[in-house]
Amino acid sequence: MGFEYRDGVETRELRYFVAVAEELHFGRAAQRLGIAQPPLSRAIRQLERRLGAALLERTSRTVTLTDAGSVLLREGRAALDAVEAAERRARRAALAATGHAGVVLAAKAGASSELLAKLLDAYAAEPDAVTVDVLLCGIGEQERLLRDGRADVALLHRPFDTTAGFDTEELRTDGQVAVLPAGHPLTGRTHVQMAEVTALPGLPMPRWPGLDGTYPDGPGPQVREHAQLLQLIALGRACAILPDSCRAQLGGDLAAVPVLDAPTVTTVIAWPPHSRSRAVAGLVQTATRL
Amino acid sequence: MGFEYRDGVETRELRYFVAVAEELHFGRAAQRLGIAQPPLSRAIRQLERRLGAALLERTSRTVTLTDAGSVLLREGRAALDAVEAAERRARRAALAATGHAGVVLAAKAGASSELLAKLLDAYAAEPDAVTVDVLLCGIGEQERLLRDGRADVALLHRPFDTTAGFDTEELRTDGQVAVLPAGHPLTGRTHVQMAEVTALPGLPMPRWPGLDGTYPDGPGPQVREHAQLLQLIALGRACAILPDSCRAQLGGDLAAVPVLDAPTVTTVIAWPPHSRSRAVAGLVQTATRL
DNA sequence: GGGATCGATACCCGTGCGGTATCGCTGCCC
DNA sequence: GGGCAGCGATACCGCACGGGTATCGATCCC
Repeated sequence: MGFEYRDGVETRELRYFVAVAEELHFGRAAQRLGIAQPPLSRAIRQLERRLGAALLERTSRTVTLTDAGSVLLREGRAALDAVEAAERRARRAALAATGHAGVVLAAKAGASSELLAKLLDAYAAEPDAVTVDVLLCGIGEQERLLRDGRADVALLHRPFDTTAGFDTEELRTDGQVAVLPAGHPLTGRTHVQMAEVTALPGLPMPRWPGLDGTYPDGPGPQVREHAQLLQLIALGRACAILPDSCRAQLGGDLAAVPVLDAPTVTTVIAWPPHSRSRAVAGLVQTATRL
Repeated sequence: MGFEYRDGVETRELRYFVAVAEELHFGRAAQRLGIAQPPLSRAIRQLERRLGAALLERTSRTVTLTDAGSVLLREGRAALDAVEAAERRARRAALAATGHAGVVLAAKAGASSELLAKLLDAYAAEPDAVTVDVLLCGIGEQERLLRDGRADVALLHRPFDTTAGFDTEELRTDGQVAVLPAGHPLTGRTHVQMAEVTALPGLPMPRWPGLDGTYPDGPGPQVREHAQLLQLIALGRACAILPDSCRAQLGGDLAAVPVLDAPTVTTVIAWPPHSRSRAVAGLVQTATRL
């Protein structure tokens, strides 16, 4: 009795655990996984026995994570991403061998668009350039895309995006400007302070969705896209503080005023630390030479 | 016919593939895995079908990796390390909850010993210090230990160790010195150049084992440990270029002369990028204050 | 050309995953 | 407070799949 199973955890078990840990509900997790609830209960219990650690505290009404469970949730997600990345990158390497080479570059939709355009142009002019598929994504999604192999390289914006775990090169740093409806009183100023913008009556800062897709509480309108935000500002329903480089996208109905005490924004190009891809290396080199 | 299995790769399949890819021999790989050869062949074939990619080129006499196979070997190892790390860190988090907290610090055996001693002393004096288990390991092993969760934090030496994928803080930088037998002609000099040391007649530079445990070809003696190297130098069979801080360990039979054009060595403390451990944070903070 | 080596194939068996039915506990509501 | 609803655990079953043995077929070597 009391055996120690000495072979490792299977990804299936990790997927099951992550589902339960996210839902905190065996029934919903089972539904999400497309299996029935009893096998799920069994699998989790087996995982706990194998680890020799309680992962979930269950009463018959509620499920909560133990400390070990929280750790396994975080680390397990990373591990699953790594497995997915291995799978996807192997598939793409096979495609590349049959002639269809290419890189996937992830960038926030609506950000750094002229920098991105310049980069793509410059890289396309390189002698050994390959196809670059651009993957426009939401706020903060780039890291996930890099980690699970859906992208090979990404444009990130410090300090908003975290570059932890990636290799990076800085491309440019921008000050930030307040974007306001044309004709707003502040428009005449040569510069403003953060405090003047964040507390404008009737022009709240918008709320962006978190990584889980939900919005924080607060007064501002909920926005999901860059264009949507600009339209809201033009309508006089919001204002925002954005990197200086966004000026190129502002129409006549919007005005920008530099914010002196806003943190500067650094655009970096990032890639997974052990990337051996010649195409990624070329893209990075081109980017640093812009 | 021609089904697409849309659920992910299992770690068992990855372990099997890595074994075959490393051995390039189904029989030996099966033996290493403790299973028979036919199920292994089947598993690999199934993995290839699932990925839709050839991973191995087999004739009945030889097995070689395809491009996709090389990618999957590299990425698969990383993924397996991540899964192992998740497993180990969850186990240790469970232990921590039952009172036995602690951090594992990895350091090269024989390197930075006084820095390490100072760090351990200083950290032990902190109010919320926990037990620090020191894991002395071979050259370049620290990265693996951090990646698969056997260590929580490590001391690395740039540019010899790669810090890719970790968060780091620099602790100190040293020049390098040539370590020679006492009485050697160069001993009288106040400084030397790289070229003068690397080509000394009868005193070749030693060869260190690579990550796979094999030695590169060359004239120098094979060494595996720091102490072994110093003894060889004292015997007049080798010389070496080492960080300045090694002087503390040199006995009277060895002499050190600064090498002006050698790259400086930076000692850094490194930890996995998403570590949420209070103990690691404390250790890092203590280290940076030394 | 015969033997040795090695991967693939054929076939069988047992484990274990996933399913359905049901129990037992808990909180809730009239 | 008793009945009910919700949820996780347990019991049991069937089958798919992982692993084993035996054997084939190809290739290299002497």
